[in-house]
Amino acid sequence: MKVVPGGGTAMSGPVLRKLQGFGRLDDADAAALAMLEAGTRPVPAGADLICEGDRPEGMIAVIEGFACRYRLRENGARQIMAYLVPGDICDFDSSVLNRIDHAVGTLSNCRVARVAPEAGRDLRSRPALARSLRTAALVDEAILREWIMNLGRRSAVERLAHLFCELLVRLRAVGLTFGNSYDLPITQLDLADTTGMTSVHVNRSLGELKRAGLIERTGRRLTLCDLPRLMDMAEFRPNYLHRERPEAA
Amino acid sequence: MKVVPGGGTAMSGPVLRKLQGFGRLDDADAAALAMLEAGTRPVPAGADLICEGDRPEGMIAVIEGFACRYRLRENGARQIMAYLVPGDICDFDSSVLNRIDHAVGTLSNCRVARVAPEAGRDLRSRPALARSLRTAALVDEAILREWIMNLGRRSAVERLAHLFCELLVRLRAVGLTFGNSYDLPITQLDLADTTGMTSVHVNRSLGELKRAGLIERTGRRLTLCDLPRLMDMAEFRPNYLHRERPEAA
DNA sequence: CGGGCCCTTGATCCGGCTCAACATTCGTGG
DNA sequence: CCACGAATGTTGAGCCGGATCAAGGGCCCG
Repeated sequence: MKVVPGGGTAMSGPVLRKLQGFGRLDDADAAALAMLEAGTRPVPAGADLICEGDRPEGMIAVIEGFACRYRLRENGARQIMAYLVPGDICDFDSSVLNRIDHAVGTLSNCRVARVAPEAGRDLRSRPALARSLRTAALVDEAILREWIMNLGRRSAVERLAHLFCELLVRLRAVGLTFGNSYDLPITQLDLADTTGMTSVHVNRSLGELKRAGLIERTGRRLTLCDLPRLMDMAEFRPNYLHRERPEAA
Repeated sequence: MKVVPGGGTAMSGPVLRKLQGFGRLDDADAAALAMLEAGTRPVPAGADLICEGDRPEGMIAVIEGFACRYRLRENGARQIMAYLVPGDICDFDSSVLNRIDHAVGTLSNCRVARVAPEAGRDLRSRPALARSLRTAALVDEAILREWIMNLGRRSAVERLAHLFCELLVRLRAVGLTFGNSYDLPITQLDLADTTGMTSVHVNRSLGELKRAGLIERTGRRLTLCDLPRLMDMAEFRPNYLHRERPEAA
């Protein structure tokens, strides 16, 4: 098993790792999750995992790569409403709603695990696990609110800066960061559809952040060179992610 | 007990009424909710029900008036991230998160019911009620996503049109509509902070909608004169609200 | 070695912001 | 019931952030 930078083993399970950040899990909990992550399959970039109007069934866990929730307008405009990074679970709650109201697709090549409804119920029958899953869902909701703040009241550069800070914390939680940098395997068009802008303007705003010495991008690797200033300009307050030590590497 | 237009009685409980829309509730469920709505107190407009950083405890149900979730930037800019209309419950889930990451305040004069954590657990111990509450929470999340769509990919007039359509459906569910009109007891500034715009531009955009014969506003009463065209221009698809008959009066 | 996709850059345009003045309504106390 | 002040709504002029349109360059992959 390959050792990855953040410590822990590569396939030791981003889901387990993430959920442990929300509360102690015992070996049986871990085993239950490992089971989940066993039946994993690769999905190429740009594929849909769920289409709008589908019936919900079970959960989908992202093990590797970036996916997103999104919706399209009739004119083709896309708005991304959430990122799903390794460890994130997208829970189409069983029997409660009977039609999905948004699509879920991959942004990069991914490995995902589909969890059947019964398996999901098994996981939730373990109290500690249920509690961590619930916390994770509440954090996802907090992220939605923060994105609303981002779109409504921040400028282009601030939106990007805020997004990059958020991703640093989220990826750190699953050991996918290298100091203040991480792989961001998405295009500028994806960033545009996330931040409600144009890819042209994303490009210019990224340039601005680079020129200010706040970020660097080489290939798909993003480095936050001056995290304090970046956080400051975006008014990034990691409290909404509800992690103990968001700044710890 | 005063009879209100939508049918049902005025204080028969917007919460009950809303939750019934998500699934059948028996008399005992109704009684449990009635209990909740008994201990109600008035709150003036512009007051905070919850401040950022507070410890969560229990739930708050809005019985009358409009409240909202919001956050402020350091420069004073406000972004409203959700409306709480009569029947809506804002659930600070007990023991899961230990700090609230956003504020909740009233937009108009309100009547609210605070629900102690134990009382909340009592409600959730009733399966049908628990299920409806869970559905309501999922719908709230879907609304957050739709607002992201609104802010990211719709123009000023479209945002307003979409918001007005959404409120029509939500208020209709609790019997607070009169045909295609309803009371919207909030200011243009509030609308601006909701839609990520300026109150000046809200004013002009409202004027545009009026001139196009799509809406009318007299006092706090808003009328959607040409609902089909309004829905069309905003690409409003009520499916995300997960109600059976969103268009029924 | 060719064809997409993605990134980059320039020129121009426009939706929505800013600033400012004024009108109206509302709540309040006299 | 009126008078007042404050909050809200309305309107104009000018500006600016980000969109649009368009062209070219790099790079990956077949």
